[in-house]
Amino acid sequence: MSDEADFGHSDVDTEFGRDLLASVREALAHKRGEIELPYRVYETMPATRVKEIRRKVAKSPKEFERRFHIPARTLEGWEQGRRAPDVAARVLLTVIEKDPEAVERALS
Amino acid sequence: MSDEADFGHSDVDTEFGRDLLASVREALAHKRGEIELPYRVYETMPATRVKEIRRKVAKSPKEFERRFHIPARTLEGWEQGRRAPDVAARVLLTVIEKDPEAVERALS
DNA sequence: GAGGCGAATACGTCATTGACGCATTCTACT
DNA sequence: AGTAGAATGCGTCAATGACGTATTCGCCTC
Repeated sequence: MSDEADFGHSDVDTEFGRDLLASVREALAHKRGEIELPYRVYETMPATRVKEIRRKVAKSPKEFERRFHIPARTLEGWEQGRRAPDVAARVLLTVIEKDPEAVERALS
Repeated sequence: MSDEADFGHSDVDTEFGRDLLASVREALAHKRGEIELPYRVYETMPATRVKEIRRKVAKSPKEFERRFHIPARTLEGWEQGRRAPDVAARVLLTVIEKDPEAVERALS
């Protein structure tokens, strides 16, 4: 493999880098039999994905906060790639995307 | 009020202490008009509540992990009061309690 | 009853995140 | 143009997420 991607120097500390590392860890864990993966939300979620989901259900972070109780500032951190949502947040975002009404109903 | 509870010394750093502080902060914020609370999940969630919810939908933390993708170790931290679930986690737990199937559906 | 096995509980640890303050920019709307 | 509300960006720090490891707790089977 001589035509592999050029990773530059400290690219591990980038979104792509984290995704890559996460994938490797996951693959190794799986190989070790530590994980019985049926399907999981353990991958990291890119900032673009977060914004995509938010836009799907709310015009602005503020509106999103009103509907789903997630602080707008926190959401913004995710959307801007400053922070990466943790597992619980990723699961919640997934649920919100696929069935926003169910979430609102639970919070009403 | 001479018969108030005996708080001991550093009780602020206890579950009760945190609940209390959270309530006070919330009350002040509300008074200041910073919050338009329709209903929120901003309160902290007691360990007992987490365990209650988990039991409602899963026999064990492990099973809960399989169904909802929340690491059993993390859940245990919440159930044992070592850690307090953050807002996103609290919202998710709330949704799981009221409509576990919707969550599973979204994760399938 | 002894031994074994998966799960639960408990404790220590550390990189990361959650959430805030503050400053700046970008929208509408009047 | 001027103002108000929202979004973006950046720095900060207490607190969490998640793991390793050790101990205890059923539950089953020999």
